[in-house]
Amino acid sequence: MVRAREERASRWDELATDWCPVARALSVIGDRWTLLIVRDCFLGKSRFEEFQKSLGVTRHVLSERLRRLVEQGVLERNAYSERPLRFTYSLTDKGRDFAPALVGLKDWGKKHMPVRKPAAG
Amino acid sequence: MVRAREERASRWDELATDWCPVARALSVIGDRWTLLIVRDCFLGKSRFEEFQKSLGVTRHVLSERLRRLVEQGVLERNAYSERPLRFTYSLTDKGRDFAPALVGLKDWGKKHMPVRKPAAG
DNA sequence: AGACTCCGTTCAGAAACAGAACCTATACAC
DNA sequence: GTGTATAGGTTCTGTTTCTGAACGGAGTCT
Repeated sequence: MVRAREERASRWDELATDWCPVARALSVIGDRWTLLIVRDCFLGKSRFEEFQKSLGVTRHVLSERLRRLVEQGVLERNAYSERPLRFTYSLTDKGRDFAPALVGLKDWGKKHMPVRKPAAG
Repeated sequence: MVRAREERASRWDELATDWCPVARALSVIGDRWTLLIVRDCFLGKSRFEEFQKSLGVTRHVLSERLRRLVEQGVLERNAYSERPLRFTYSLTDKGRDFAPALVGLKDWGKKHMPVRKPAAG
C-alpha cells in the first residue's frame, strides 16, 4: 500500500476556511513562491523548466507548488506532447482573476521598493 | 560580545532587489503571517496581544514580523504608555498604500474561495 | 505578598526548504 | 547502440524556520 504522498494538513489549510477572504486567498497563494509562479504565468511562462530557471526555486518545491495550484484550480495542466509526455501549466479563469491583486502588489512594489542602484558607475 | 540577533539574510532578502516589483513587494509581505498582520492593522488592531489572539501566530514569529515591518517602514511603533513601557503598531503611509493589493486579494478570496458550510445544521 | 496584564524571549521538537544527485522517456548525432 | 542533450520530475541529506509551551521583566490591583 504505497501512499505516494499524504495530503498533510498544515496551518495553510486552516486558513482556507477562515472568516476573512484575504486569509482564504492566502491559503492558496500565500507562500514564498506560489504568487511568483502565478506572476510568471501572466508573463507567458508555462513550463516546468521555465519556472525553475526564472525563479531559482528548487525543483522539489516547484513541483509541489504546481501540483497545489492545479488542485486549487488556479492553473491547469495540459499535455503539449504525448511522446515524450510533457506538460504546460496555464492560468484558468480563477487564476486570471488574480490580475487585480497582482497589479496592486506591482504598484506598491514600484512605489515603495525602488531598486537601489549602486551610487555611481 | 552579545549580538542579540544577527540579521540573517534569507532568500527573502534576495527578492528585495529583484527586477520585478511584485517580487520586491513579496520580499516585505510575502510570508504566511505578515500580510495578515497588515490586514489586522487595517481592521484597527494595533497591539501585540491583539495580533496574537486574532491570528493565533506564535509570539516568537509575531515579534519578528512586527520588527521587520517596522524596519521596512510599513508599520510604526509608538509608546502608548511610558511606564510600563508599551507600544502600538500602526500603519505608515507606506503601509496604508497596501490597501489596493489587499482589496484585490479580498475580492479574489470572496469570489473563488467561498466558505463551505457543513451541508445542513 | 500574591495574582494579573502586556510584551516579549528562550528552548526543544517538528515541518519546510535548499542544493545536489538521480530517474524516466525521448530525440539526435555518430 | 553508445553517448549527449532536453524535459519533467523524485529522492536524499543537511540547514533554516516554525510551532508550542514555558519563562522573564515591569508594572498594577487587591
